[in-house]
Amino acid sequence: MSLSHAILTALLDEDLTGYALAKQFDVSLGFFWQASHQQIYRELKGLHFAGSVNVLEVPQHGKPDKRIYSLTNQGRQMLDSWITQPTRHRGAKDELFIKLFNVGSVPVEQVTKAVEQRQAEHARKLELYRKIEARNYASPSTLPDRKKGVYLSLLAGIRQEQTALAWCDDALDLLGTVKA
Amino acid sequence: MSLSHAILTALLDEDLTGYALAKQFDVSLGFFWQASHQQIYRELKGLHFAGSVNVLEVPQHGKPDKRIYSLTNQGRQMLDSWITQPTRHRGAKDELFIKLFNVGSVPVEQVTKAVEQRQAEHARKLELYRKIEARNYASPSTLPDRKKGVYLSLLAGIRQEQTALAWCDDALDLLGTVKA
DNA sequence: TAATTATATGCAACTATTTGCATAAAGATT
DNA sequence: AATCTTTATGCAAATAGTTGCATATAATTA
Repeated sequence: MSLSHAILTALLDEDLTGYALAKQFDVSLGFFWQASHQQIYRELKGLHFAGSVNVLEVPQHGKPDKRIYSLTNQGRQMLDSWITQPTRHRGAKDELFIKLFNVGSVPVEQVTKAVEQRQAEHARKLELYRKIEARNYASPSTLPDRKKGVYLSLLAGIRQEQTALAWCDDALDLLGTVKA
Repeated sequence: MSLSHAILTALLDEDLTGYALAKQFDVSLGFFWQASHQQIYRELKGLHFAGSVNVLEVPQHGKPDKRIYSLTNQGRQMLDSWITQPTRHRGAKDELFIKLFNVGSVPVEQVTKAVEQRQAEHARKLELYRKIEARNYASPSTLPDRKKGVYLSLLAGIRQEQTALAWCDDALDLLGTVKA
């Protein structure tokens, strides 16, 4: 049920359409909880039905009417009580490690290639996070309270990518010692 | 479709029952891909139907008959070709960060508590990984090829937990500066 | 001796997520 | 002038994952 909470959270600061929410989920919040536009539209319908969000319909010509969603008091309360619930931690699911478990049984070059691809991904992400950091969080000591959590999330992202990158180096070294 | 590959991977070294597989998924492989016994039984049925595994039925009295699964050549080939496919990376989904995005809008103590709980989880996991490391991977330089991938996975786990623990410390510091 | 844990399998229902399709026009690029 | 991207919504089907239940015995712990 967490997608709904992620959506409500995104609506804390501004009213948004499903489309705009989907874009938010491609950055920022989406670094930690990604969702497709289909999921979001469906969930918004449910949240509206449950009274957690309001809709403002804005007629447009040509395009479908815009539906701008905003938090209701009930929606805020939902967030409040969700925060107190135990945070459940879905065990990580990462195919790369399953592939690593195959080393010694399948051609090692393929696994090496997979690690290299992952390395490139981590590098790309780290660069992106760094840019966001430089642009919005240059002086973390003077952040308003409302931004501190977002900053901490970004910080977690940065460190995770750094750790992962360093691991990739070591992994490639060790994989280099495996006989083909 | 990755659960099937994870199961095939677990069957590389030894033939296992669904029950034993489920236990494997609670440790080792399960650190990177967890699955419930219901999922595993369902998937094994499918893999058998597809000819990727063989079954040896061992009658028992009292308990249901044991069904010991083993890899077929076809199953091995499935792994081989899966390894060459691009590794898809499900974006991480972690509620904790959604909660962090709420800082400044909900009582901060609740978020702090969530971080503390996560910290304890990371500490517990790190300790467990360390134990496994000490027991099985004391001298990584002399590992046989077949163990190198598993070791690298463990290493990734250890570093991830370390990074996460250090982040928890910093997060708790910064959350301490947020007005209730 | 009673209760719990471990062994061993599985169905059914529900929830969540992904993938493919569909529509429709404005604006940007080639 | 034709193509591509962005805006904006959504359905339907398939796949994946969770939760609750059900059975039945042996071994261990309190």
